[in-house]
Amino acid sequence: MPRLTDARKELRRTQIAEAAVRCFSRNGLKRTSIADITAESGLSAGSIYAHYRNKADLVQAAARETLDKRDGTISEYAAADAPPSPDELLSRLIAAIDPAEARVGVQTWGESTTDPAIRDIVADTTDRMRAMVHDCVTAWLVKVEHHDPPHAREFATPIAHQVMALYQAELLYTALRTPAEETPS
Amino acid sequence: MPRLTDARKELRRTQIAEAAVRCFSRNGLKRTSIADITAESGLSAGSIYAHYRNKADLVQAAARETLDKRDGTISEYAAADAPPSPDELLSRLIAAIDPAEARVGVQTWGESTTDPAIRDIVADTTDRMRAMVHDCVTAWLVKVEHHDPPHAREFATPIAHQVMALYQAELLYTALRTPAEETPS
DNA sequence: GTCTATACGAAGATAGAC
DNA sequence: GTCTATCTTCGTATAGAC
Repeated sequence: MPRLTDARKELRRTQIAEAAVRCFSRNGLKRTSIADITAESGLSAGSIYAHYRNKADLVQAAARETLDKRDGTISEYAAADAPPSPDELLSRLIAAIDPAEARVGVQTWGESTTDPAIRDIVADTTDRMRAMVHDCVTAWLVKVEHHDPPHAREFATPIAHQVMALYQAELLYTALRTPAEETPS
Repeated sequence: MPRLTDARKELRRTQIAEAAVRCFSRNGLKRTSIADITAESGLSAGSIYAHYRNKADLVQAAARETLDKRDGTISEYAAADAPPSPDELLSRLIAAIDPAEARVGVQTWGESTTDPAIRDIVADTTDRMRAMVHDCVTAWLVKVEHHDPPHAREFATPIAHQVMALYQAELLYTALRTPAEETPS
């Protein structure tokens, strides 16, 4: 197993994907051409197609990267001795929003309405994040509010739903509020 | 003033826009070609360009049509003797969601991140709808809960914000839940 | 105003050298 | 693996007849 080689390959892939995310953030999923990504990444078209089958494949990678980025922190909150309240959790989630990622995230929502592969990615990442929020709210109910665990899990469900909705709305408003930079055409 | 002629012109415009919305709902904003819209509308490319300057113009018309459709009913609620509670209002808004329009709406959000004209349309329609929700919640506070009007308007603001967020989240979930029909390619 | 036919440009993807 | 150069397809928009 050439593990080191695989690692280098993966590094290039993320390098390309990150350049793509920057382009998408400025110009959108469809208006971004391969030429834009070559300019942003410093690589060539041939090189990009050596790492991604086609543009759709690259868009999927960018979507995963953008949508997954939020996941790390929430699980830490749930494990804390004094988990944050739902209001506090929401505040922290909103504070962590990056405008560029918000734009790509909302673009991804739009794409998910017609592209099944993107749809699955959005559904998966949304479900995973909701589960984490649910865990965090449950932990707060148990550890701070002293509910008993079985009741807490049930009680947490509509609260997690609300937190997610308010977070996603804020994502949309951030994307609307902070326009992309002018295209340097 | 050829008022009748103008009315016919406007009729054709909406005929074209409605065909466009159906195409967008299936295939998305960018993957829909003018040829698709000619097929759906029964008109020709030349005819379409006689009514819309270009595709972007047509997309804007479709966005307005889709996003405005929700507006009519809410103002009636606010004027009622017993305005609906926020929960009831939200239920009615959600019940009125049409999956096809939800998809185009979410696509419009995505487009708004990079297209200033679409951004303005989304921002305007969102603000208008939020204002109507705010009026409705205020009316409920005054007429049903017997708050005094000045206090009610202020108290209604965060509630309206929540109703909007939950509604928009439901719009997104509807778009995710109901995939577009297969493209009959 | 509506049609058919087409010009023009753009972008995805590949070939082949290094 | 990476590059340059190019092929090919597709879609917007227009021209010109009716």
